[in-house]
Amino acid sequence: MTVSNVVNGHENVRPETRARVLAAITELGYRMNTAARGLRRGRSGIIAIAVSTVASPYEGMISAALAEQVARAGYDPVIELTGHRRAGELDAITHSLLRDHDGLILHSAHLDEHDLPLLRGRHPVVVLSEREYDEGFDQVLLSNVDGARAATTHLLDAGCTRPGMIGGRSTPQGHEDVLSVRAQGYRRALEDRALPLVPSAVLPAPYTFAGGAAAAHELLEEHPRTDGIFCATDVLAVGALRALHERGLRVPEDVKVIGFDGLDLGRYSTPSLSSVVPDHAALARVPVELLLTRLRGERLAEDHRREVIAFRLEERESTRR
Amino acid sequence: MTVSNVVNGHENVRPETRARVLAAITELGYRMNTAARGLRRGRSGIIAIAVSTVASPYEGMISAALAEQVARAGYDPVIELTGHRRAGELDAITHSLLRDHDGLILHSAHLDEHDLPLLRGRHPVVVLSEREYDEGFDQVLLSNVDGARAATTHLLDAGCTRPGMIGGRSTPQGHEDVLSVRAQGYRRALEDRALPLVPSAVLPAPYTFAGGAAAAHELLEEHPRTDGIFCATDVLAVGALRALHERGLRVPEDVKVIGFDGLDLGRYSTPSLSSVVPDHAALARVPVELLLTRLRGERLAEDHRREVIAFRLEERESTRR
DNA sequence: CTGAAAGCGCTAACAG
DNA sequence: CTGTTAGCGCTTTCAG
Repeated sequence: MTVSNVVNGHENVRPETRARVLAAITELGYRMNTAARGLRRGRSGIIAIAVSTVASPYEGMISAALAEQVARAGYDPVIELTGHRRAGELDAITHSLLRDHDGLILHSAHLDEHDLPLLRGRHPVVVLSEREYDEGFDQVLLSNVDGARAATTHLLDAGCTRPGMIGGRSTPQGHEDVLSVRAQGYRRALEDRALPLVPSAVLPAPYTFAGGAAAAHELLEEHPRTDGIFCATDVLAVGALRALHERGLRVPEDVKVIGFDGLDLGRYSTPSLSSVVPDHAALARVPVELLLTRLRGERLAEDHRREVIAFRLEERESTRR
Repeated sequence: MTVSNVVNGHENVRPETRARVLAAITELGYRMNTAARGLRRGRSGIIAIAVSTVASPYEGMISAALAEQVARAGYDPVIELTGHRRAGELDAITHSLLRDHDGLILHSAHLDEHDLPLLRGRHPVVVLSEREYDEGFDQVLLSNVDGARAATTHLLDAGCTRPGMIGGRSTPQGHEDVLSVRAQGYRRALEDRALPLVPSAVLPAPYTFAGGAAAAHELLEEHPRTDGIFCATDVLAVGALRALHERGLRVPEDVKVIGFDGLDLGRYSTPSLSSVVPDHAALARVPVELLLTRLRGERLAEDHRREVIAFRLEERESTRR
């Protein structure tokens, strides 16, 4: 018991006793068993951050920023990857994300609606999502439609008359994901100006440099007179820049390009990349705050919040007139 | 007990009983308490991957690749960030990385020698490091010196006569880190050709795009006749490409640039980036294999392995003659 | 200020 | 095939 008091820095331990305990700890190589502590206390002090992968620049950046905020709040962050998770019913109960964290921040770029209930454990969950879910979760949303619309409008304002889109997709109502939500914004911008939507100028693409390059080649092949490209992510946009360079097209003179995410990378590409930049600081701070108010029991179980993160459009070389 | 048998998929449960248990689990919303299981079993099934950050492309890629290998081996991977960790003695014992994982893979780019013993818990540790440590750990090493030497030699072979280096540093013997180890390879390459080493042409830099750009500007300011740059990482190199572009210098005609890490990004920059590419697959596979043989008790406690990962030099546009 | 008792939820071993 | 017993290492409570 006294050892416990020492290790946890409690009062009421005579300095001499404390010293003796610490000496023994060092000598014996004692290490706290956190499973036992967690079992007894009923909480682990861990907040999990679940994200599809950390190999993509955007996901990596967000994960790191969230982890920093979690640490700042006095919790231990761990990152779990949802990428290649099998989704058996029982598996979701026994394994999966439901370990003993005190809370979970789930970045669910591609998660299906009916998977979400499986993620409810005993602990609070905040979903960082691309679209609105009906389920009872605290939610932090990006202004995807507005951001994509602003990006496309920016292309039109810069003089583009036939902008295409890379990384878009049309999906049935109720199944929106990043791709389709951003494509929606692209469509709205065209509607605003009463421009015709050319479905074949909206290309889906895997979210990689290679995917962006391939889609840009395809777009220019199909629509040689394309003079602007809205890319659903900055990674896609960098791939597109490369493809345009390979085709001997100049950016921004021949084709203007704009991305989404505000990656640092876009500031250092050649040409530098215009982008819709979400408020990264808020994106890390807000989910953690929502979780904390819940962990502190400051909100009723049924009081679910929905916060929207602001963005700004940063114009760089790739869309200069 | 029967519930336990069902949840763990053990034999010897009548199908009907199993069904009843599963129904109850669903109805009651039962979730396994993994802390209790871990306490009882003495193992958690978790392997931790500790890395400085996941916001950098290289670290993010490696973490994701390691996590995939861990999952493939039947363990649950979690990623912990060592970035801004305070290093109090007791803190390292009670908090820190010493939670209840069954094993730890530590990517220690910048870790100090005498910190390592603190990381020893009850579980095996594999250190993925930039230099050799004396301590008794299994170790996976990159061929940093050889790789940097090959990169610099490649610049010389391409016709450079005054190559500088970005992201290098000289440090006292016994305190080598990535920066100094790669700088060592750069020096060796110059020695091989009996070229003079110009200390002021080796610039340290924070490992960011901005750091690479700033260092490149500084290098060209100090040494305007620089005709080649070896960058300690691809991220630095991309920053340098940007700086050279801003200065109106052409790559590779005026200045040739080569990086290190083999990031996907380097294939899509303009110009594409030559790089020393470590065998990424091996880099993810070997540490997990080392950990597994230990977890399976196939090696004696004192039998520490040291594996070296191969690299190859990929020539792309940034160093074409 | 220090320590004894009890129990967190689970499963290995064993009994029925 | 199902259920009972005991104990993993810790901390909350309460006595000394």
